[in-house]
Amino acid sequence: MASDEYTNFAHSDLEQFPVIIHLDLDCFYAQVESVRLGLDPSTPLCVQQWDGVIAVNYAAREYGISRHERIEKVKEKCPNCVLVHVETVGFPDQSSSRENVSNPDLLNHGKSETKVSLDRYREASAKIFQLLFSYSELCEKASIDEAYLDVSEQVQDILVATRNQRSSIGSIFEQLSMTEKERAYYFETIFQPFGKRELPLSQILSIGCAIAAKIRYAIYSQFNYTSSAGIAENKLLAKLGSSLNKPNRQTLISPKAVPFLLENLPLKKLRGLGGKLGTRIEERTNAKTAKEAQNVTLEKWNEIVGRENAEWIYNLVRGIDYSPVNARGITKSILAAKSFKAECSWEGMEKWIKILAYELCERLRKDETMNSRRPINFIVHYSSVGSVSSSKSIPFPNGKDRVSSLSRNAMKILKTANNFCFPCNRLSLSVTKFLKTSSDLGSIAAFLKPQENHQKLVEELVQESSSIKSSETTAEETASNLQQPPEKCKVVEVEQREEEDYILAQRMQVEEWLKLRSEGDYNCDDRRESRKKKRRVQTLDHFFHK
DNA sequence: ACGGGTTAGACC
DNA sequence: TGGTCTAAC
Repeated sequence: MASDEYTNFAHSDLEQFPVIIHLDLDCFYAQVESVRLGLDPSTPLCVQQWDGVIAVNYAAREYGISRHERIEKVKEKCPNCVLVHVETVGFPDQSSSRENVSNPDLLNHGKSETKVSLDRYREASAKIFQLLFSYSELCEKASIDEAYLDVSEQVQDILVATRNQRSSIGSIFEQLSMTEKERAYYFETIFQPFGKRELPLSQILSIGCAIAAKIRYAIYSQFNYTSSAGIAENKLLAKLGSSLNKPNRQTLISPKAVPFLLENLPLKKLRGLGGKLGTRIEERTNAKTAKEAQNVTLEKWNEIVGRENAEWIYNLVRGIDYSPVNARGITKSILAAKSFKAECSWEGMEKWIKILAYELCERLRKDETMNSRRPINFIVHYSSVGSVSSSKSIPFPNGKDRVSSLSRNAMKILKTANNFCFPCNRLSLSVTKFLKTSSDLGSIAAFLKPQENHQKLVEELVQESSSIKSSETTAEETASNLQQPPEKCKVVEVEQREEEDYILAQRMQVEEWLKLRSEGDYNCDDRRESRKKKRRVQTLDHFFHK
């Protein structure tokens, strides 16, 4: 049915076909440490947090080491593995660490007196995102090491500029003024075959691949970090693609390959279905893979997940995803948390509150120089062993000494809370809701200047306590060359199969996309607006009831 | 292996 | 609005 229609539609609308890149840094924390210490990527390295590891580089994975492994096990499996503990802040307690003097890690990283700080990775991340924004303002920070980029505009420009050369790959390279090395990244792309009808589409996505290659090469040459990317027509498929050929490779997901991709894809791999919802769906439908879940009717989805989510899921299991890339670069909240076995004294609570307040204030200070904003909401979250979890918020206190001001207020909240009880399990201080302070001038330079000495800051900020400090490992400068030789493009076999359902749905997606574009600020951040739009986009009854 | 620190968003 | 809950990395 759709053959001619689809062809026509392809030629008239392809120039505005969405091109989304999902970019994912490979084992990010491990890479940050490896590069910082000037190690070769072939050196096995794990990032340690207390007794476990939270990141494992690819060299260490060869030894069968995985995340969440005990340190003991890691040493067993790979005695030479470099273990780098995450930074910590707190009051090192001399008496309890005496016995561990032989082990500097334990001395500096006592779980009972310090908390983890992920600042080093946040800063590395911030620099990468700065770079990403220069490639597309439509860049969404999905996590500390993941981003979605909507490069549709750029792709369209290239397409128009190279039209008289029939958008050959050579002309695309030229238009993007790609160097040899950038081209090498492009040629490493893992493609899936296209159907004939999809040829124009393949060009579109290929241009996205060229841009992804440029970006990944830039990240590598500037920071020595390798990354993986997925290039596709929507966020869902792009995300799937980036994980397909890790590390250090990019994967193009062609529409034709989607049925194949979904065939054996565990339902829970789909974004949003990794938790309880996914489990519930498995129970109610017996579907284990995305493909199997395609047999579930819209009515049945209605029953299982409700009216609002039914269409979303119906689309999701078909690889269809209307969600726009939100231009969102900076965080909306900042949180410092610590969990412990069982803290039973007010003295203990005060100690942790001071540590958390200190860390939070440090981060707020940086945030303010970088983003010209101040928080106006302050939240204290506490939970006790009997799973009593609660939080209280107040307007952000504006004291002269921010650390003690936050500490005092947090203490007051705990003492006056009617549901707070010992022993306490977990404590967090956070801020949300920011107000702009001034214009943005000089913010980036301020952020990039070298960190001041933690120890000094501590003495200035917290006089009453002698020894909050941050552990440090020496950093050395190295520029090791981890570029790997290009491989041949792999080709994935795809069965010939009926695609009408998919193509039709895809067409709907593009039409919705074009509509959103013509309405202007489709990526606006206003919640109510975007929710309204989302609903409109997802109301496709006339199509799905057919 | 559900562990520890973060973020975001939905819901009432 | 505030607070709780879920999900993701």
